[in-house]
Amino acid sequence: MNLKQLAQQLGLSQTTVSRALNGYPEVSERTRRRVQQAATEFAYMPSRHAQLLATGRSRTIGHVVPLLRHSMMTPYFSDFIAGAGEVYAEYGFDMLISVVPEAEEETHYRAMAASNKVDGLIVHAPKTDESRIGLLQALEIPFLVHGRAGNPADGYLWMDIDNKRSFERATEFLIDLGHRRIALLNGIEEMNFASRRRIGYVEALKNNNIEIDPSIMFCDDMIEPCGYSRTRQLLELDEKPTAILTSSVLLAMGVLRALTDCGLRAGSDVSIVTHDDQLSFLHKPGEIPFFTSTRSSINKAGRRCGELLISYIKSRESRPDSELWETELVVGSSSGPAPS
Amino acid sequence: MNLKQLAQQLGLSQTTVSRALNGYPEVSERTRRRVQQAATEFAYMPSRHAQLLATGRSRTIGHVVPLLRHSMMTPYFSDFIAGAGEVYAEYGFDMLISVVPEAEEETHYRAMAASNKVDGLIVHAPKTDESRIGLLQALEIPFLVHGRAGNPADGYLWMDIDNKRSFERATEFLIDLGHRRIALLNGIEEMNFASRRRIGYVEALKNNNIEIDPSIMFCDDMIEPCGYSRTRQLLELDEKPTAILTSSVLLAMGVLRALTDCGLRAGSDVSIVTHDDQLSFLHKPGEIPFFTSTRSSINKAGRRCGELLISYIKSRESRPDSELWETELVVGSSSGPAPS
DNA sequence: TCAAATATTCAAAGCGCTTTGGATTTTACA
DNA sequence: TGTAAAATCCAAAGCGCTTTGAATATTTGA
Repeated sequence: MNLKQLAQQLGLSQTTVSRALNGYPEVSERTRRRVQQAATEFAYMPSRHAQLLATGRSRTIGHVVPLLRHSMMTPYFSDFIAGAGEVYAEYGFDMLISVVPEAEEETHYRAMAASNKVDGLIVHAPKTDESRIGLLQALEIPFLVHGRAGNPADGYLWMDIDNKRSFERATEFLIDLGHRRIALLNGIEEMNFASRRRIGYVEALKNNNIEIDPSIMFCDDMIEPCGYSRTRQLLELDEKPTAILTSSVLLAMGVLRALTDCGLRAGSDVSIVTHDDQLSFLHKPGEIPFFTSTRSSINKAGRRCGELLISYIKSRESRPDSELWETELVVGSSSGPAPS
Repeated sequence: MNLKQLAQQLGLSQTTVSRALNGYPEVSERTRRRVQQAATEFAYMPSRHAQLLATGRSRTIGHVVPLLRHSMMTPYFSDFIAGAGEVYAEYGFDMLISVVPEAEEETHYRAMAASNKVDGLIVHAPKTDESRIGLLQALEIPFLVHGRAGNPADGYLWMDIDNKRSFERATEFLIDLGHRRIALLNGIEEMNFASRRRIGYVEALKNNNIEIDPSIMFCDDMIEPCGYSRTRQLLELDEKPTAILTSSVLLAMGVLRALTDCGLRAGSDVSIVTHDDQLSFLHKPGEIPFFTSTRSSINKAGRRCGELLISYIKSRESRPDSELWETELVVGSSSGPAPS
């Protein structure tokens, strides 16, 4: 059933039916009700494409996932998407995801803009030197960056957590517990969040006159096996770390496994502090967390990003303010005083 | 730049330009080249929506993610999506994801069909008694089920792994190692894959005259904390299991953590065998797996589902054959002979 | 050389919706 | 009661593409 048929059924014009359905004021309440009733009765659904052709807006938000990097972002991605998707559903937006080989990314963004498929885009996993931002600005398509590129991060909309402050605090927390040799298992340095975290970590060490030792600072994919192998490597050093700070619970789990393998206990022999995105599959609501962490829900971030972008799209002129979220320091049992 | 403008530029009709671009034979090679050149020069991109309105096909595949269940599927989802998305990109399809509260699922599927937004759908996480299948059949929209509903699974297209056989083998493997008391940490029984796995497990025990003990069989969300708490629970029993079979590496990680906490070693004190979806964030390519597992890549499953559904869509008449994949039994170091 | 066959191109209709500008009906007020 | 204002409703154009049916140009073969 299409508009024309529905209008015929009702003995009204398409105009009136369309207006009734879309809440325009130029239609009497009585007719509106009659139309709405008929619409549900005949299960009328406007063709999305016709609607979009006519209005020029697609009520769709795009997410471009670079293929090469996806293994890095995949576990975070799903929780983020779940959050954003919920918001989209509430506002009647659709979510378009494209998995694109990194080499074709630019072409793809251009095509996205030209083909009119989306009203806005969310940019994932920004690098410090991020070419996508300039491109999207040039294409004049509304977008939001989850994270930020290098400073200054203005001229575009973003939502980020305060990675630097967060890791500074985590490091200070360990220092306060008496740790002096703290290893850092970070994500790929190219990623903006990773470099910000490193800066926070380094700063805390500096402020406490602790030597910065690059041989206990690593950048890897944030997956369990990397946490494991780096920890094994760290435990072979002459000067073993007494604490390990990681950028992801997945890494932390690898660390834990390695410690266990070597007969060490987390929290007493070696402390672990991690950043925790509160991935849904690692948490049970209400459960007391094992890992001491700086935490911030990536699902909530997804929700907020969705909200911000939609509000931006709706009032093209006024871009909402970007947001910087603080993380929460949660003390679990994976950390403790430095062994003497 | 739209078709009309491009045609004007070239001094040709829209018809000819459209045909040249879409590879129709009624256009001379010389013109085609000229058109293509101009198209790239002016970065012409057909409006997707206009195209779809005109053709009635959307070159888009939908994934409906039920909100309540998403926490269950989220980690698997992202790897699946990544695989499917790659295939879609290769074939020029788009991927539409909707996160929908479970209560609105049916409405949403109907809307999907009526609004013409997608050419086909992928159904995730089928239950044993799955109402969505009948609904989609009635709506006459091509779809593919990742997994299966209850027997007989015909009349629709699906792709599944042989869950029953897989868990039968895993159980037999443990029995061959001398284990007699084998716990099962399974997913929610409602999910079809979980009940099939249970059946396989039970059958293997029966065939070896081992008592089935419901008090060591659990159905939970397949997340780390559940693996942990169930294992703690199991270790309090008088008759502790010597082996634990789990439906997910995430559960297995929880098991491992619990064993460690209790000073037990996996592989010697208690054996762990798990099903392994080869989630990208738990594996490093080339690495020797720690967990003994029945494994099958969910990313590859995503790829294959994408391929099957697209080929189905392209030739509406002939539905491709459904596929049942065997899993691979990979022996790691988390399993060993039963302690005597 | 000319008609028939073939190769190329085009004008126009249509996909299903929104929206403009105008027509018609109802209401309000003198 | 009559008229201006407000409330309803409608016909038709247009969004950018594909595709039908027809027109024109080029080849072919006798």
